[in-house]
Amino acid sequence: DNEESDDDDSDDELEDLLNFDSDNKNLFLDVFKNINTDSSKPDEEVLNVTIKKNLNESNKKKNRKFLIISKEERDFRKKIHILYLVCMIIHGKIRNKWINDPMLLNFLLANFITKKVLTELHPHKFSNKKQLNGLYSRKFLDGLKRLMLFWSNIFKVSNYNSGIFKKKWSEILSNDFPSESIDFNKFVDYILRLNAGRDIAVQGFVALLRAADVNARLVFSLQPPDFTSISKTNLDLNLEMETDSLNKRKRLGLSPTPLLRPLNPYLSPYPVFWAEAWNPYIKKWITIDPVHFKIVENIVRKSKLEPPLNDVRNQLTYVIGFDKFGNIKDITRRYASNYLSKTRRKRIDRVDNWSLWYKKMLEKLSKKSNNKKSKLEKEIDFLEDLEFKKRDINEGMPNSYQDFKNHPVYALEEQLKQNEILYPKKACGTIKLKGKNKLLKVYRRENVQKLKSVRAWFISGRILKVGARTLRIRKAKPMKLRGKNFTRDFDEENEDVRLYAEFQTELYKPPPVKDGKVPKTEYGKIEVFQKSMIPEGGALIREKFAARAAKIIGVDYALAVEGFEFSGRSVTSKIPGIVVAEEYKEAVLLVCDQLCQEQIEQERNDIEMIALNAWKILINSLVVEDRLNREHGEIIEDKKTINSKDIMESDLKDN
DNA sequence: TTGACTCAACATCCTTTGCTACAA
DNA sequence: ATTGTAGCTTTGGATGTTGAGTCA
Repeated sequence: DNEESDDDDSDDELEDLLNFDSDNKNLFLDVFKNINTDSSKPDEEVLNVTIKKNLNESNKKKNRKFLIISKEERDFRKKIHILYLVCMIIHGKIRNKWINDPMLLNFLLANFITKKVLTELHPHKFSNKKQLNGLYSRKFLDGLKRLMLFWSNIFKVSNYNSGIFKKKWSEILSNDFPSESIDFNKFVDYILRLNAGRDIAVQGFVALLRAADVNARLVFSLQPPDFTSISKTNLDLNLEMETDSLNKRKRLGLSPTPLLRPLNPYLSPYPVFWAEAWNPYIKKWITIDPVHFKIVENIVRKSKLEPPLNDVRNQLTYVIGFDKFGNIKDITRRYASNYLSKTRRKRIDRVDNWSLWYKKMLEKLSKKSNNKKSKLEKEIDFLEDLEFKKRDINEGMPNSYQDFKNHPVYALEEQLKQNEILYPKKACGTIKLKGKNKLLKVYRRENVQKLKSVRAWFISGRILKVGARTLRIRKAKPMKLRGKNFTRDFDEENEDVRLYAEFQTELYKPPPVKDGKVPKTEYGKIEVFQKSMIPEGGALIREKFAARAAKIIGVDYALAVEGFEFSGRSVTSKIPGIVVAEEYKEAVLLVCDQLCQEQIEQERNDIEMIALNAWKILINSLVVEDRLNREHGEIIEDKKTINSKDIMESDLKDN
């Protein structure tokens, strides 16, 4: 209210204040200065500032129409996501093992595999003279189709409510979705009775293929809850969303039409389990879905089994193949038509450290390590990896602006970061984006160069080549206050920072150690940021007492700076060791060891001394007490106070 | 229906070589 | 008087990323 009655000048001031962050100290000081110097301004003005600011903040919060979960909740979701992956891969592994059961396979072979199917699936074994692989392949596919139709006719997918589907975060911890626990006997029973849920129907089919001696895979598209979703779940909101997605699914069900419409509204019309068979004649995996779409498919561009991106209950993010040898492989690439631009972003291995984890986890769960695989397994692996690489190339450019961001292959100039440039700047194509009339030039990500300052390159162990020209100049940051001292000089350090690309640099070769002398910097230390920065003829010793040991021996050494610590107000160097001349290395290590022993000895002595002192005090006090008692007579003490003499006596008796 | 754009919150990068007091 | 070390304090500003909502 007061604000409106203020004059123009103060209005401007308020405006300024509101445009800046309240943390801006200078501005804060200015306000105080004005208050102190200009007494004509009433005190309320100060209040005004505060109130206005608060109002502004609450307005901002009101503007937010959705709620975001906390950091802890995010971590929790990530953990659940990871846990789900591991559990479900183990689930697949167990089912795959059951499928391999010899009794089950023998039964299927004896009862369901006809001679005709066998001749079709293994044509080279049954034809008299050698024929073209293309012809064999066609027969093989015919055999697959025959077997697939046979299975879909004979197997009744009745219990259609069971099955795996993607859950939302609000549903993860709820008990609304009970699942039947199935052991091996039950599993076999379901298959032999030819009547089960859709997932087991597929698993039975994989068993049938293996019974016919086809190298078949059980394929499982994992449906973990989406860890990239960070919105708060609210029950009312959920109900709304549920009816929404139901309607959506009804519409989705119309095209392309699956032959079986799910009875369970949570189940997507797209499958979670299907099969793959290795076609040895064209050396490719053939996809078979005997339950949902009833197709045999040789995927060229896009699989029919790939659900649309907006299917709430089935997202194709991790597709895992389990082969008859027990190998587990991520084969998402074959089924995700937009792996690089879309699918990748929803996977846990988009984060560097989890990428390694994911790889290792699959390796660990696989039955065989890579070097124990047979020649055939290795060949299949190699050919499949080749296929995946081809699919990467054939995926082509993303077709939306946001998909170009951090795309591993393509880049747009306007999305480059501040320290990135294109070199060589050669477009590899153009694209017209929605809502933009002109064509945008597209570049390869490999032509994007990261720029660093001379100092930053030195820390990566590289120095500028002769004649390198600055590619960009970055404004120096304004001076900062660190502790009580300014770390920078006013005049020198306000210069701009010159930036260079990697191709303008070469490996830094430090000056060698000569006559036992270690070259040092102006601080009397040596910088060893990279392994390559250990000077020739020198050795890095990372031991606790290295510096003291070198001093005792009397050889020249330098403290090795390996990085910096930014904790506290000051910057400190990390010095885990020293550099000495190579010939002294053994001697220094020996002395280090000795010093270590001495320290252990010293610690033991210290403990002993403390114990002895304690005894001394105790005995002294007993002596004094005893003398006092003798000379002045005993004092009858309160029962509560402990008489040390009693303790001593009882101790003696006990022992 | 799709995707560009905006917003706010969060995440990550960049920084790049001590000081003081006091006990032994 | 000299020397060694425990304890201090746990940056912070700029840039980049992201999902959710709006709107054409």
